[in-house]
Amino acid sequence: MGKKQVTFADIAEYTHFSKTTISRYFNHPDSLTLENQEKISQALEDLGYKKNKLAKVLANGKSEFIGIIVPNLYLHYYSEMLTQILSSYRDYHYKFLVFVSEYGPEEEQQYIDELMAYQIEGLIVLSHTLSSEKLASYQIPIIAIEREADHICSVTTDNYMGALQATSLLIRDKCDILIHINADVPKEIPAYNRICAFEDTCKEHGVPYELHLDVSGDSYQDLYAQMRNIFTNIDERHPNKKKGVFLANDTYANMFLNLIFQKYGCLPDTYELVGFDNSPIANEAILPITTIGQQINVIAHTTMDLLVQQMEERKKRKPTPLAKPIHKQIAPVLIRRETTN
Amino acid sequence: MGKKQVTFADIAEYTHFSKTTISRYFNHPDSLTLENQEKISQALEDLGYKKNKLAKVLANGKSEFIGIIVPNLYLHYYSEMLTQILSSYRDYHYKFLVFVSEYGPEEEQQYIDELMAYQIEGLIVLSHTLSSEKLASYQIPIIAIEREADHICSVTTDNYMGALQATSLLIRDKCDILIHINADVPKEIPAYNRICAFEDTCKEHGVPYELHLDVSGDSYQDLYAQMRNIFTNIDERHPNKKKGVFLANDTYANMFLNLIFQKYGCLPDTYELVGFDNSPIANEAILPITTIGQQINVIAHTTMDLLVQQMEERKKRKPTPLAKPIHKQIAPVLIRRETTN
DNA sequence: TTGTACGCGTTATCAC
DNA sequence: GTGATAACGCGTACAA
Repeated sequence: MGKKQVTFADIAEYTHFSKTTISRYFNHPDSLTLENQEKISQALEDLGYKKNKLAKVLANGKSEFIGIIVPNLYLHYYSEMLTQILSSYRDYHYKFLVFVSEYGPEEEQQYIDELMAYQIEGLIVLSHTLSSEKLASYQIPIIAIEREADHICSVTTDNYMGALQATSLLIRDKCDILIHINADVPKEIPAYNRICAFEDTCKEHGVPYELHLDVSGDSYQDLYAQMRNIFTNIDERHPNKKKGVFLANDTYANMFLNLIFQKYGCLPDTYELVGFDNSPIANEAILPITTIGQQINVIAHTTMDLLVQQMEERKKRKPTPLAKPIHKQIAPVLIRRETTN
Repeated sequence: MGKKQVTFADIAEYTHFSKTTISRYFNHPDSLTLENQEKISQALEDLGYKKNKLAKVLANGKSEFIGIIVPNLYLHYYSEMLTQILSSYRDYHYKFLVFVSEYGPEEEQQYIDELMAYQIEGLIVLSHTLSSEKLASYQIPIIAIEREADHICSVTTDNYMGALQATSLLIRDKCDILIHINADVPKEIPAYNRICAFEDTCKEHGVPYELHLDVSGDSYQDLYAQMRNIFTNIDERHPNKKKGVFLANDTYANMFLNLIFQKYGCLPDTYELVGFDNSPIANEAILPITTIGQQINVIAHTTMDLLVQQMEERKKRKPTPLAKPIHKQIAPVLIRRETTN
């Protein structure tokens, strides 16, 4: 490996101080005279010293590593969340070891074990193949984002509130019938609340509504084909009614909008559309789509806040572990664009 | 920090072997009898041993860390590239420390210094604020992706070939006039070749062409407003000609297509459009857009190949450093969809 | 096949 | 203010 690294020992020899003093230069510089600080600083220059943080970690046990496991980066939601989390380096100086997990629980476990071997101080989980019970057993601070989290801390969009806003808007706009299009979301997933809120709100206002919870498929083409069926069905069955359609995400909403445009060449006033996520496609669609915007930056920030707090607590002499997992909900915001009103 | 970790020393005591033997159990298991392997394996279970890779790194100097610096993850190109690179963990078992650099050279330098302090064995750079000369000075294997790379290795899409394919297609389809829409790309950026190839090919075939290289702006709205001007201009000046439009990326192409649809309610046969990137928007547009697909997986794979090779070389007793940086070009593929033919 | 002794680069403890 | 010394957990000659 060429020549060895320059170490504290070299600096010590060069300056006629001890290794301890060199260490103190970095960690408690005030305990040295200015003159000696200057000498050491000079020596570092002269010898071309480079820090070795791994040695530091081994000695003091603080890796400053945080692990992240994300299911993919294909969805804008995940890539943006990752960006925001990584950006927190500027505030907290934790480093991130990132894994993309797409092949199920075994793979994910292997990743976590690897992360543990690198002495991560905390873990952020966006994937959902491992149960929160299993995750909790690792005994380090963990924050789950937008997933089942009975036994660990979590940060989640307030899905109920978001769907309520969307539904209320469609009702205010005097739609004759409300329609919600979604996948068959399992009840334990936070996003299930979008369905609940839609139904609750419709019932509460006595507005007729329909649920289409059969969207599924592995490719865009699959999804699009199904969406076409749903659209045709709706369009035929309610020809003259004003239809308020709340879609589970902006990708769905964009598909639906495209189908409308291809049939009518415009968005007729018998349709109102609301998506969810505020992903780029909502803006780039043929008409900018009204949507419920997840506050990804707030979620990321809250996550880091929670995590850092627990990691710091853990470094104290007498740590007080959390009695119960903390769960935070972040309110989304309605973004009105051109598919409503 | 609760109770200490279980170490080789503990296992050694428990099994009445020496630490060395425990170490060998992991690194050269064949040198132990099966019986003793079993004993140690049992002891690891009993005591709940967890690896500490940081200690291993300190001892043998191989961190198995690779640093990545990416400008953002907003663009699908970057997030997909990151995904592909991270996925290579399955093949090579290198771990990735990821930084997003958006605030210029000082920030980026700080990140690299931090990465060096964690003893990364290699670096992948997708950002372009630091010169390749500066990067080369760090004396570790570095691969640049799609950026200036005079003094370091690089992997790049064959932009010339891609633009040539796009242009040729439009010529084959008998467009009367060819139009290229792009930002004012600096010559040193690889993507500049797209402009060259477009011009060369048009000239070669004696086809009339126009260049619109004035797209710029900080927001989608800005860009869209400019694209509207360009569209109006083109649409008015060449009313009856068949216009073959090659756009610098799929986002531009989608904007242009939306503008056409909003005016005509369809894509008239006086227009053909080709984008670049094969990003999701090309598929999700009102009409699926013909585009030049960057082979992101191939680029990522080539990058890791190159990097791993150099990192391995560096671990040998007598490393032979590269005489000159290696530059690889990956051919893109034409993806024919519904905006041509 | 197994063990001894030391090194990796830094921090922590205690003494001066 | 400064220094010796012992950790931190693992790898590796070299010896046996």
